[in-house]
Amino acid sequence: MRAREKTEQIKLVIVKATDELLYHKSYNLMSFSDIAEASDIPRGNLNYHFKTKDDILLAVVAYRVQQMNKMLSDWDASINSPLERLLRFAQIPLNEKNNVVQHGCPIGTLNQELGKVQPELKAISKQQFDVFKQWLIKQFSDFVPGQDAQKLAVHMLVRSQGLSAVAFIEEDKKIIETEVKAIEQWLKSL
Amino acid sequence: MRAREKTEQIKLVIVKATDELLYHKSYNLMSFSDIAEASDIPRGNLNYHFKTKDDILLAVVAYRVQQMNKMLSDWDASINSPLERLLRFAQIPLNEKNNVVQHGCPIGTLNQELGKVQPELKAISKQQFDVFKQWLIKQFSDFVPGQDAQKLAVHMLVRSQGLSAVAFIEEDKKIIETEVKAIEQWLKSL
DNA sequence: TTGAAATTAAGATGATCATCTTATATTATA
DNA sequence: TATAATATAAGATGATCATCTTAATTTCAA
Repeated sequence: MRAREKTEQIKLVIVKATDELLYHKSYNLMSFSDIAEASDIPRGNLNYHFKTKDDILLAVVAYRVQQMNKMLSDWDASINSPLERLLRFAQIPLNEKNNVVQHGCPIGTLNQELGKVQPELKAISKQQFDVFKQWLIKQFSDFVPGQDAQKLAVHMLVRSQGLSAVAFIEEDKKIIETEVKAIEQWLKSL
Repeated sequence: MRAREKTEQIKLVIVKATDELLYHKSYNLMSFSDIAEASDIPRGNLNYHFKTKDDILLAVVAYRVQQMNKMLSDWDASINSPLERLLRFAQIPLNEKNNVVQHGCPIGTLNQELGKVQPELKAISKQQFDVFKQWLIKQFSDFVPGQDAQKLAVHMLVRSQGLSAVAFIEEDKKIIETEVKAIEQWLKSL
C-alpha cells in the first residue's frame, strides 16, 4: 500500500476514535494523550497527522457531517413520504436512547460546550446542526407546503434537543419514549 | 463588624462572582485565577475561604437554589392561579433572552457540562433542576388534577430546555419568542 | 540502489492549573 | 493589653497539558 493511502487510513482511525471520545467526554477535557490511547497511535506522532487539537475537531466534524449527509440521502432514497421521513428523524433519540441518557445528544452537547467561550470552534460544530436543519426545512416544505417550514423545523429541533437534554440530566429513558411519541402525534396532526 | 460576619460577606462576594463566571464560561474552563480576578480577592486567599474548586461549585449551587426557591415562593404568594404561575415560568427565557442567546440556560448548560465525566458534580448541579421540576409538578397537579402532572412537568422542562438550547446554538432571539408563545398556547389548551 | 521525502517516536519546552505551605497581619476577647 | 483565633497574601509544589524539536526509521522515485 502506498504511504499516502496509509496515512489517510491512520487519520481516519484517529478521527473515529476522537469522535467517540468527544461524545463520551468533552472537547476541553479530552487531551492528546486520551486520543493517542484511544486510537493506539503514539502520543508524539499525533501532532504529525494533526498539528493542533482544533484541527482534529475540524476533521471529526467533517467526518460527522459526511456520515449525516449519507444517512439523510439514504432516507431520501428509501423512504417515500416526507411525513415518514420526519417520523424517522424523530426516532433517532429513541434508537440511541442508551447513549442519550449517558452522554446526551452528540451534536447538542458539543455545541453547548463550545458555544460559551470558543466561538471559532462553535461555528465549526454548528455545521452539524445546520445539516439537520436544512434537511428538516426541505421535508416540512414538502409535507405541509402552506405552512412556515423554517418554524416547523426549528420546533422539531427544539423538541429533539429538549428531550435529549432532559433525559440526559434525569438519566431517564422513559422520557425519551414519552416525548418521541408526543412528537409523532404532533407530526401526524399537521 | 465581627470578623465572622465579614468572612461570610467575602464568601458571598466570591459566590456571586463565580455564579456569573460559571454561566458565562464553564466550570472546567474557569480557574481559581479567574475567580480571584472576578471577585477581587487575592488569588492565594481563595483557598482559605474555599478549600477546593468543587467547594465553590457547591456554594454557588446552594446560592442559586436559595434564589430559585425565593422566586418560586414569591410567585406562589403573588400569582393567584396555577395556570398563570405556569405561564410565568414559561416566560423566564423570554425575560432572559439576551443572556440565553449568549450563554444558554444556566442550569441546562452546567448540567450538561458536568454530566459527562463528573458524576459527583452533576448530582450537585441537578438540585437546581429538581427544584423547578417539583414546583412544576405541584402547579400542574393543581391546574389539571386529572392528568399526569409529572409527565406534564417533564414536557414543560423539555420545551424550555429545548428552546434555550436551540436559541443558544442559533444565537436567535426570535426562536425564544416563537417557542414561548407556543408553550403558552399549549398551557391554555390543557 | 540511493538520495529525498514522508513518517514515526520520544522527549523537551513552557504554560497553566489546583492545591498546599508558610509567614505575616488583623481582629476579638479574656 | 496580651494572646489566641482568624484572615490575608505570596509563593512553592507537582501535575497536566498542547505544542515543538529533533532524531530515527521507513517508503518512494529517479
